Amino acid sequence: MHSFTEENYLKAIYALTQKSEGSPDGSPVSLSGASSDPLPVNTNAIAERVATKAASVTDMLKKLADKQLIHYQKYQGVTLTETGRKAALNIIRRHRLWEVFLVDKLGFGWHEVHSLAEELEHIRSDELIDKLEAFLGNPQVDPHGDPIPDHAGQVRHPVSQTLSVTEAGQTVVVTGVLEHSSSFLQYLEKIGLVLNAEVLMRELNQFDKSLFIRINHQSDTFISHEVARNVLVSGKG
Amino acid sequence: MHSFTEENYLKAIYALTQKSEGSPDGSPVSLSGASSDPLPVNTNAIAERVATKAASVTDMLKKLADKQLIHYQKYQGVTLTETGRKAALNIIRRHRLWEVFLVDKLGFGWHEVHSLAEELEHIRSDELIDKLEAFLGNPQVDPHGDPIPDHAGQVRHPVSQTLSVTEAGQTVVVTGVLEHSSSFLQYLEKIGLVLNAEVLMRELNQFDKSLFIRINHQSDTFISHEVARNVLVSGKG
DNA sequence: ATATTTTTTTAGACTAGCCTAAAATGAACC
DNA sequence: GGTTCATTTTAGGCTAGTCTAAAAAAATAT
Repeated sequence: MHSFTEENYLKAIYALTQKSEGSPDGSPVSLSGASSDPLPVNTNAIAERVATKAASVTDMLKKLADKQLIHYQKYQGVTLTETGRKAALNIIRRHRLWEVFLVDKLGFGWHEVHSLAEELEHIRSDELIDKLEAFLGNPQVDPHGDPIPDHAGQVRHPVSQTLSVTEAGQTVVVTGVLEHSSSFLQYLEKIGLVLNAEVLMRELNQFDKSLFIRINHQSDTFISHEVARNVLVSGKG
Repeated sequence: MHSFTEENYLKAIYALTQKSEGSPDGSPVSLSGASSDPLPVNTNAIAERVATKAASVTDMLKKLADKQLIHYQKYQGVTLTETGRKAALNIIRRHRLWEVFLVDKLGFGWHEVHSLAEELEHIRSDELIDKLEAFLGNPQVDPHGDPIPDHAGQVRHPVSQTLSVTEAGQTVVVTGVLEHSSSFLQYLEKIGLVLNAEVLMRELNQFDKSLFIRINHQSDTFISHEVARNVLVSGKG
């Protein structure tokens, strides 16, 4: 099959493809994958994501194109073929299931699991992953609220919006985050803005768009617009 | 730290060192690691174990010697340094804990887990392994009865003997196996000669040393000497 | 429309780990 | 002690993936 390194490139290309979609203002979207042909991904963007140089990326792109995993024409960027997309989603499936394992079973914090899952995800055994999935109780999302693709590469993107576009008086539930950095996740945990937390939007400051919210009927908290636009929520119930 | 490949060499050298110890006839031994300087391991033996050529082994031995993981002098074979031995035991610790996970939690058979554990063992995170160990309930042995080294590289080799040297009338408990091939393990499982099974030695055939045993007070079974000398047991209670 | 800047690709070189073929060493036998 | 044989090491070369520097193409600005 594909090497460790090839898998990382596929994952990077997939992630960059996704990034170029979605609504810029945070309003409700169901990224159901039904979106038409994605924009081609740049060599430099891939280089940054896999922490290497553009020249190395070009080499790998040729290799992936030979293997029919990407559509590639010199200087024109790349998109995944259907085979490549399935492969990428399979890696993401493995990654997210391991994250659930690390958090739910081993007791890691949601900010600690990314890099471990990046290693675990490269163990290619469908039997292992299927058994792991069953053992975890067939979870639908990972600890950050990101959906877990199924066998066939189907992803159920839950409909959600960012906390920043919620209106005063509304009550919503945290369903995910857009930013995955460790420091951000640790901050959210500290203020209790974790997955499934209930948020009552009390006040929206017109000037800087900062928010005054009540979390789980208890703690009144100020959060910045920057934070709010990286937290995904959906209507209660 | 050490690469994936280096780890496999260390593991191979450790295993070959162990193999050259132990009693040849199957009588009780507590391989408590207290044995003096082990015999040096040959280049060819390592080559066979890591499925490569002797020339490649020589290359790697130089590298491991540079890193102070082995004692190496040209044409004289190698032994592990204390650092190397600790590293090897740490890999084995990871391997065996993952095996317990695969069997106890995911429901794999004891004959299926070796190769998956060979991949999982290379994820180097003490925190991961310690949490996994706790999650598994601090097991002392893996699904084949092999002891799990602790943090510090201590291995508690349980005192045991092979089933082939048990005397008629004795009742013993299966504590492990010496042969780990998938077909052997599947055979043992089929006849119920699994870990912790209670075995009453009924008759020992003088001619071919085959045995007639009763397993768990139920099934009377014939097994060959070849099988018996690969099953480890200890006195009941 | 041309010049400049940015992006991407090519060219050539490096490392880890592997290989084959040949040379060196050690062991075994007379 | 010398010859033969097996084992081990050296020498030189291969691939995957990386790098730097330079060339080529595309995008941008004038």
